[in-house]
Parts: sequence; structure tokens; C-alpha cells
Amino acid sequence: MTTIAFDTETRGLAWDDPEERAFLATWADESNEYVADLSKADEVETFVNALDSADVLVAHNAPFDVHQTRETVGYDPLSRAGALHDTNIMARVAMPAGQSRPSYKLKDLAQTFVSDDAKDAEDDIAEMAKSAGIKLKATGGYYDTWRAYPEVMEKYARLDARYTYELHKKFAAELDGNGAWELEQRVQPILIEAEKRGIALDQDVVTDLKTEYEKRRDQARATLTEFLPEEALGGPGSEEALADSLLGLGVPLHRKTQKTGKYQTSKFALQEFENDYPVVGALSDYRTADKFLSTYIEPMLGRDVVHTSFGQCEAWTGRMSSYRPNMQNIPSRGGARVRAMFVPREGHSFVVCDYDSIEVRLLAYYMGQAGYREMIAKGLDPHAWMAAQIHGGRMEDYVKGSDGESLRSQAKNTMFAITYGAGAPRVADMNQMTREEAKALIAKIKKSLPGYYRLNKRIREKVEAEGHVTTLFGRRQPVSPEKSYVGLNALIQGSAADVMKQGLVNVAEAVKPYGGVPLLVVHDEVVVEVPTENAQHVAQITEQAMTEAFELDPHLAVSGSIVDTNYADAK
DNA sequence: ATTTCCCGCCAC
DNA sequence: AAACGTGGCGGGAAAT
Repeated sequence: MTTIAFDTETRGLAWDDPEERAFLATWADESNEYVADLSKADEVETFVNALDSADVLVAHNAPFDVHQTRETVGYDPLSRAGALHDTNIMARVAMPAGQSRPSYKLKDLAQTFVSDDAKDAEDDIAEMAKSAGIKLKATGGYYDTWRAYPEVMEKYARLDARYTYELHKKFAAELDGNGAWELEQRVQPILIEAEKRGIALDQDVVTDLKTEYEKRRDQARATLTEFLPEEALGGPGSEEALADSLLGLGVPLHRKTQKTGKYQTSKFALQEFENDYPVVGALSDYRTADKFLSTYIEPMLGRDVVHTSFGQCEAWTGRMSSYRPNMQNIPSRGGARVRAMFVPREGHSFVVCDYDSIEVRLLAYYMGQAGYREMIAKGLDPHAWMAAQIHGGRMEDYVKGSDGESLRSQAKNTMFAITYGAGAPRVADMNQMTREEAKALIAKIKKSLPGYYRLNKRIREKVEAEGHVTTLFGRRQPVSPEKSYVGLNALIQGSAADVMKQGLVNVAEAVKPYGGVPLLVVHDEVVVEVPTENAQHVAQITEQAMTEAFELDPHLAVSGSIVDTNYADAK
């Protein structure tokens, strides 16, 4: 059983950019460390042979090193039969944390578990770079530092492989037979494949969006400058200038920020003034257009494919995250068409499936309230049901499209807020009602869901006694007892994350024979790219694979759609 | 001059 | 009595 830990030293973090590729590889076995200059063919060969001979390959943040290795030397560590173990994931599974998250960086873990001077390397390297006049954090900074001080850099690079090896040894023993670790191991290659394949962009759409949103921004800006001076719209001093200008226009700002006590100018703080002050609407339009441009549109310009990275265990609840770029917060609400820039490749379609109200279903499961569970199992609308409980009448009077739809939304939003731990003041704020009305609303929800409050009490007591909740898949999820009110959300969100990970594993396996590849995971949604001729069938088996992730009562439900056009057209 | 903090806002 | 959860990111301000 050969275990090899490896690491790459790279010019940057964008592994898909030829400018930011790896220049050095290091690896360690039980007794030795090795280093390869990746510009030398014989050293590359030694490196590749070492990787290829391992039964267990280990890396810290393995996806990054896998991508760098593949792109730099043309050898894909995932192509081997052996296992890939990521000490970052292992540490997070072995030592899950609550909201106060410790560092899971290699050096910090090594400092704690391997060597007291593990962190010194960072300071030394920074010092070396400085004395050589190199900007370490800039692209190529590490490469330049290596060129200037090859022996020192290589020594530290070897140590990283050693630390990774030793951490693996520690965690592998602890995690033997751990179900959560087994699931994470199955998830990782799927995410790596999704990152590697990436999502195709239609540049015609990107440039059209750019034009459209520049126009929107400029129009809003023109309107705004009738009310506000230029210096309130960006640049140094603009934050204070904006608040001052709004006050000068008579807008009675009163909400202050928590940390620094400045006047809030957020959408929420301004919404109460939008009917009386036209500046508020114009400001909102301007900020939306500006944000869409800088965050979602301009970063996509000139790319054929976008390769996100997934934080497999990034959220403390077990949820995944997505970064560089974040593909989990691309605008979709309110008719935004930004998702239209993401398109299936030629001859392919997207199959987009998401769990229906998974958090409500989990809540129903944990409440154990028979009537509520059956109502959901029958496919009825829990939010319309709740609205009817609150306001009387039949639930049909509150479904989407009816006169009572806004009361349904109120019930839904309040229900979510309460699950997240909101109290009467926050519920009053969000619903534009008095605190007394909010109390009455919460009381009515409480009355119609006795199981909810029993559950909440039970969870809080468990958190206060044991410091954790236990998710649907038996995963221990720490929650700080001082904030036991988040326990319910941790349970529901954490269990939904478990389901999604199992669902993803099921999906990847099921769609593979039909050429389907998961490209994205967005908490309760999976996007699969598939040859168009197989799309109908793959949609059906994807739904089934997700539904079968767990036998819940009420059962899980999945709805899917097939699009040949773009991501915006899904659903 | 560089890094970190803060605010605001997109998603689920 | 009180406390709405999980993320990432862009731009400006504050800290170093």
C-alpha cells in the first residue's frame, strides 16, 4: 500500500490560465521528500511515475493540484485506479466546526499536528521575496522567488508534501469507517470533473448583456445626477457623500450600521422612502446595473468556458460553495437574463433538476406532525396551507396566481425567517408591520405547527447539552450553545446538504452511460450537460437518482427541465 | 502601499 | 427577552 502526498508550486491560482501554471512539484512517501522542476522532462517523468505508482494519492486542496498537474505536465491524477484523499476535506470531516471556523489551511493544521515551526516558512518566504524586490502575491511571485532562492523554496516545498503526508496519516486512522468521509470521497471526483469541463459561454450574449446593462446604468445615472452630485456615485468619499446627499434631499435616514454607526443606505433601509423620494428608485436601478456589470457580466467577457471551483465542505453546515467565479449566485430572480450567457455545448442540452422545497420537507419530517407531512406528501402547497391557517379560508385562495398570493409569500417568508431564528422585531421589519402584529403572526404559525415548536425546543436542548446536532445522514454538526437558536437551521440545512451530496453521487453515476456530466451544484439544484439525443432519458434518470438519495417521509420530490438554449430558460 | 475590514447584494 | 441562516465578491474605508 503506497501512499504519496504531493503538492504543486504555481505561478497563480487560475489553473486554466497558461500564465499561472505549476513550475515545481513535490511529493513525499513514508520516509523521503522529492522535488521536480517541471520545466525538465526527466524530472517530470519521475514525478508522474511516482504519482502513478501510488495506491493512495494525497493532496491538500486536491482539486487544485489535480488541475495544475493535468494542465502542466499532461498527466491526470484522476485517471489512475487508486484513491485520491484530500487532507483539507479530511480535516473538516474529522474536526467539524461551528460558526467560529478554525483555519484548515495546510500550514495551520501542520503547526498544530505536525511541527511547531510549520508556519515559519511563510514568514521566511515573504522575507526572501521582499529582499529580492518581488511581489509575492502577484502572479508569478512564487516563481520569481524560486528563481532567486531555489534551494530555500525547494526546501519549504518539500516540507509541504511532508506535512500533507503526516496529516493524512493522522486523519486516515481517525476517519476509517466514517460515513461522511466516504461520501465526501465519492463527491470530490465529480466536482473535479465539473470544474475541469467548465461551462460554455456564448460571447454574443455576454456582449449583448454588457451593452444592455451599460445602457441601464447610464440611464439610471443620468436620472440620479438630477438629485445627487457625481461624488456620491462612486470613488473616494462617495459613501459619506451619498448619505449626506440623501439627508440633504430630506430623506429621513435613520437606520445605522452595526459596526461603525454610519447611516445605512441599503435597499432595505431605503425601501420605506421609495414612494416619497424618486431618488431612491433611481439609486436602486443604478446600483443593480452597476453590480450586475462588475460582478456577473464583465468577468465573463472574452472567455469560451468558465471554470468555477467548488468548496466541497466550505460552509460549516456541510453545504458546498462555489468561487472564482461564484456560480451559485448568478442572478435569476425578477426576470434577470444574466444566466442566458451560459449555454450547452454544440449538440448538447442542459438537464436542470432541483429538489422541491427540500427544507420544508425536512422540517415536516423532523416535526413528525402527521397532518402537515401528509399534506406535503399529497403535493399540496405548504405555504398556501399556512396562509389559510393564519388568515382563514381555503388554501386555494392563497396559491400562486390567486388574490391571496401575497399572503402566501408573507407566510412563506415568515416561515423561513423563523426557521433561521428570527424573532418578532425582524418579522415586523420584513413584513412592514408592527411588533404586535408580528407577534400575532408568529403565534398563529405556532398554533398551526405545534410540532415545529416541539422540534425547536428539542434541538435547542440538544445543542445546549451536547454542542451539536446530528444530521439526516448521522453527521455531527457542531453548534455553539450560546447561539442554540441556529440549531434548527443547522439541522435542516445540514441535512439538505447531505441529501444533495448523495444525490449528486447518484446522478453522476446514473448519467455517465449516456454521456451526461454534472457541471454545477447550486445547493438544491444540479445542472447536467448531456448530448441532446439523450436529454429526455437523462432528465428522467436524474430526477430518479436525486429522489432516491434518501427515503424521507414525506418523500423527496424533484422537478427537472431540459433546455437546448441556455441556463436562463431552465424551469 | 498593501492588507483587512466593512457595507451592500446576488444566490439558495 | 432576544437573534433571521449559509455562502462569495466588488468597491470603498480603515488599519498596518
